[in-house]
Amino acid sequence: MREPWHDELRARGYRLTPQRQLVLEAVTRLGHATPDEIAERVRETASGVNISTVYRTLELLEELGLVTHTHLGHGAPTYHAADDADHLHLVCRECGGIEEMRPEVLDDAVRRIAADHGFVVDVGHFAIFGVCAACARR
Amino acid sequence: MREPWHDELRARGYRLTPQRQLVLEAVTRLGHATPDEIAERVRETASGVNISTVYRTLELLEELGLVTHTHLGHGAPTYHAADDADHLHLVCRECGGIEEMRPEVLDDAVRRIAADHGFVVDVGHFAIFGVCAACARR
DNA sequence: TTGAATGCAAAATGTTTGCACCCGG
DNA sequence: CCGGGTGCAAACATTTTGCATTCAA
Repeated sequence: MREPWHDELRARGYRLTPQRQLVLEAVTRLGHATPDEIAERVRETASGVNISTVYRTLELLEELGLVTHTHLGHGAPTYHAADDADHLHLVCRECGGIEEMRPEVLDDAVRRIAADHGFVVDVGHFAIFGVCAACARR
Repeated sequence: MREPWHDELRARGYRLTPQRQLVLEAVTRLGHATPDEIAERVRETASGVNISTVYRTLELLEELGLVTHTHLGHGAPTYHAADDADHLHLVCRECGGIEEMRPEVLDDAVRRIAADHGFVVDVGHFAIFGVCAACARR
């Protein structure tokens, strides 16, 4: 079970704990998961893990670049493994559903925003709101 | 002070109250305002107005199409007058600053998303995360 | 007059923090 | 052993809800 991020952790003076391994595993397996959902999943294996530990761990994993989060509308943010993050989210305002999409559609817009405003867009942190095909039909 | 939305309100069986007028005025004047900021502004004129009334009123005004809201990152959502909504938000993750931008840059992407996914993008509800020019220089 | 709207307080939700104890290195 | 990490409880922030009272029509 020796993985590269274990060394990265220690190199920064952090410790490797079961909680941290479980949270990362949960984020990876679940995709689009809220802190609460992640906690629930972790507790299937280790029932005592506290929600505040999940929050603290997610913050740490994000600092290490292992996970990212996105605000997909109203409620809690959702977390991804970083290597799964390269996609856009289409959030339907009618049904709340989420579709994923390849980010290339925005390449041109991103380039122009950089040129016009000097603003460097982070496509991974992206939520696009609107109405999905199914709801639009109604 | 007879405005078109007054009749629209009554036509739907709602009532015109000072609170509703004040909240709409506050949203229009402030732009990018959270419910809390809107409440504070309203209270400059009418000190007794409760925060829950502000929430309920914002929901109503949104239903009427008079205001829209956007999630600009972590905290509370921000509200706009609908006729002021046609712009994008560039949200800097470093300094938290918000720039506005004309939405045409995305026209092409919006067209392609509709074509490929049948998803109708609502450009007004848009927040683009990244790093602003000033922070990128550091 | 009458029911929609408000104010208030309490609950629900999501997140953060202080602190004593625990355990990875 | 030592200091970082965890669990727990309490504080916070934001939003929603139940209910008695008020007021627009």
